[in-house]
Amino acid sequence: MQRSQTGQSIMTSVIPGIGGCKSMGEVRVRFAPSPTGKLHIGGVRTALFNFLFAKKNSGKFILRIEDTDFERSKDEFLEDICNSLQWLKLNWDEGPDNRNPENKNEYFQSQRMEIYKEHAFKLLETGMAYRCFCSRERLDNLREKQKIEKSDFIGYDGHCRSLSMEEIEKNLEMKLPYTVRVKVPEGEISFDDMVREKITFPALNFDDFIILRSDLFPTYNFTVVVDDHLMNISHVIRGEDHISNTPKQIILYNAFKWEIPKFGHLPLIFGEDGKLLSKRHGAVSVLEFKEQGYLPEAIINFLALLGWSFDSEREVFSMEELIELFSVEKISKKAARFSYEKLLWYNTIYLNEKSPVEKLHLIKPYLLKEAAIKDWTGESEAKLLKLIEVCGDRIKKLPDLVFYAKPVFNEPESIDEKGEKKFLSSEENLRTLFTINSELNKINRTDFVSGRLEGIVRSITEREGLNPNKIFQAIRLILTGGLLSAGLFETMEIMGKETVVYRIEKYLKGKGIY
RNA sequence: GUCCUCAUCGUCUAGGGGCCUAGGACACUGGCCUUUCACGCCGGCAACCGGGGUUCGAAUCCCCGUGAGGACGCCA
Repeated sequence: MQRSQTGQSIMTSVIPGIGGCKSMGEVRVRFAPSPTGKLHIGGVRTALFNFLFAKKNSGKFILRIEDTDFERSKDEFLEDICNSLQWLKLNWDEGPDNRNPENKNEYFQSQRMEIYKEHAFKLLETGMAYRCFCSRERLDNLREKQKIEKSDFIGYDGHCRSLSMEEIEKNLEMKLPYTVRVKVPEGEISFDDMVREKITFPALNFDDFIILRSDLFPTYNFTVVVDDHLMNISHVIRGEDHISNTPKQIILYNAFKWEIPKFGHLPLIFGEDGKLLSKRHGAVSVLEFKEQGYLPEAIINFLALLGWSFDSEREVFSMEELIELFSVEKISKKAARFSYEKLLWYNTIYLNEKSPVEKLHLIKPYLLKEAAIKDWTGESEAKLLKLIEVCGDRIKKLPDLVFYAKPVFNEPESIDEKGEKKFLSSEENLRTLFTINSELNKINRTDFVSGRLEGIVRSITEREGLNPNKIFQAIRLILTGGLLSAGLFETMEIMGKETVVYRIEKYLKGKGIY
């Protein structure tokens, strides 16, 4: 059987729908995470750029799960990855069916082991690869020796490359374990990177690396090449950390005489301290950001502009606009630092685009969780909608409303000490509050609106010759316990007459007034 | 150690020989507005890693340093 026929038959039998013909010019890209951890923000950026590139070029975005590390791969991580991508609306055209995660399909590498083995043996047949019977001890010693000698070359010395047929037969008969290594040809290897320029590696850099381990499971660089070819991947867009894997993969493409896809290597994302982004930088997994109250639109926009730019002016883009305007040429070469502040800024922008009803819907889980509201009724919902409007830009993240909602629905547990000292310590102020509260009490509860309230409070304080600002703060303290709130009179209106009058009265009574 | 990549305000970036006394955004900051906070408006601070070339002219091109990151596994 000839190589091309083999490829063909595997392709059609294993990936129905893709077919054998590599339609010229069709863009097919893939995102290939391994489910050994939650999807983190760096991965999302890679996925996003692949997605944008695919959509921009009317191509396909493929999700492939690299779950060959059986020890560390977990279904919960698979689920996390799928959920994260879907939450961000980075939907894949081909890939796992996550409504049915039990039923793993051909987009899982774990389901493709036979294919890899078959292809490795194909290379064995064509003489592009060979069996290596070297023991681990020998390899360890070799590497050790090379290090001590400060050799420029560290790697396999090709010991088994020229084993005779007889020796191989003999070893096989003795059931000696073996690995399969590619024969790496002489000569430097270079490729044109879509993001960078031409990248060239000197020949010295490569040893005959292993493609099949002694347990006959394939290695990473091998599976990637086989899959990318079989899945007709046209452009490989991935992190910069894969640059040095690329020549190895090119060696394999050449060994198979396969067409080499285009490669593009994205700069990495660092934490705010300039170190590679990791758990200790706070939130890194997508769903953590979701929990903290960030919007998917904000994350997408922020990530898109981290390492890519349109021009020097615009930096707010919807997904549709990103797809339309995306271009590989404008991808930066430089690793960028993640900025929670900038993300927050984007979040504010996208949050403000939402209607109060939409916001309330998104914020509801936080309100319930934080126990800010005991009974969720139509009345409380109406209050919350008003509060959302009144709070405006103060809500930068979803849970921020909790802070403003709490005092509306709950009596403050304590009062800010400094504030109390400053605004509520004088007898004069307390007496004025008493007068104000009596007036407030005379208002019909249906007339308890902010304009009316402000008029009353202002006229009384002015009549008493007091600074209205101080009285405003005093009222704010009694009602909310702190010095931060949305507009005072709007807040009072939302609280309603009973609550306001009751809290002021209670406070004054505590101070011996009434 | 070898190889690869990268290098403009604190951060994200614009810039591809003269338009640059380097532009925008976030952050910070002064002022205005204002019942607090936030928003908004006006203003400010702040950068071409160093050294050599090439050129009439360099942030932009070349070389050498330096720094940062990555890769060198029977991990992915």
